[in-house]
Amino acid sequence: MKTKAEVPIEKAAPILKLLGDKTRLTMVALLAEGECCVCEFTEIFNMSQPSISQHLRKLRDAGAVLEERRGQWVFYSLNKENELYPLVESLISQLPSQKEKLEDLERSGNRIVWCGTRR
Amino acid sequence: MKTKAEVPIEKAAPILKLLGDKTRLTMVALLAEGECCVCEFTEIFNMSQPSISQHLRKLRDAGAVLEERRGQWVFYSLNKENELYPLVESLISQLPSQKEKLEDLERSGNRIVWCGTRR
DNA sequence: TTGACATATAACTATTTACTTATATTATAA
DNA sequence: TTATAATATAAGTAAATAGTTATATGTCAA
Repeated sequence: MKTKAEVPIEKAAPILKLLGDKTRLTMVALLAEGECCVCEFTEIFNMSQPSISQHLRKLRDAGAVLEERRGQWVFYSLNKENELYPLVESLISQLPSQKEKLEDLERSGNRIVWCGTRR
Repeated sequence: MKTKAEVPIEKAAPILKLLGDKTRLTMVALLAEGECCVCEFTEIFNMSQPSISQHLRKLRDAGAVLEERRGQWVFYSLNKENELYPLVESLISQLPSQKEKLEDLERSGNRIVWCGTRR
């Protein structure tokens, strides 16, 4: 088993604070299932699109997620290269899977897959 | 190896928020080494005594720590019975040991041990 | 019972936070 | 081109946060 890396408290506290928000914590748990684009989050959370974008920006500024534009969509994914990823991953592993929320999206025809149309 | 318990996001987010503060995160890391009383925290953190008490109250209200009065002192300890303890413990395990801070206290004669005098 | 120490609470304040609405930007499609 | 869809940014606001100082409470010892 891989030994857990030590994270200085000065770095751990800000990422915990960031994930100490229900919306952002759910976001990273969703991203653990695979990449998502903004409109999917907007569909999942009962919240305005700017609010979603602002949460994602915070996650990106902290290095927790990566963004990649593809056509009109911007896809977000967990940044596994980030030095804090092991900490984030260990947290996610203790949360319930959010797969269901994505399956609901699929059923309602609002899941974006990169081919790149709604399906 | 014990399987990690799943923690609903509604419960995980608030405790992460609580620990997303450098002072409180350091407090729980210190408590992982053993119980501490308020005056020890006051000595360790460059911060007023009311501020320390307020942080400890938040940790207590969340069920993360226990308090026990012994004479004029109030000792705090990690609440290992709390349902969120496994999550807290897994976080602490990724932080550097805070033993040194306690050893500094001992050297400066400000460590309280329950016998109950300063040593 | 009085003084000193340890801790908690109250009241206040500056800062941060998480939303909102309005608007700008960017890409695609008609 | 122009309209539309997806996303980002700006500006404003109410609520939460973390600190402060002042004061109250509780314990012990002289």
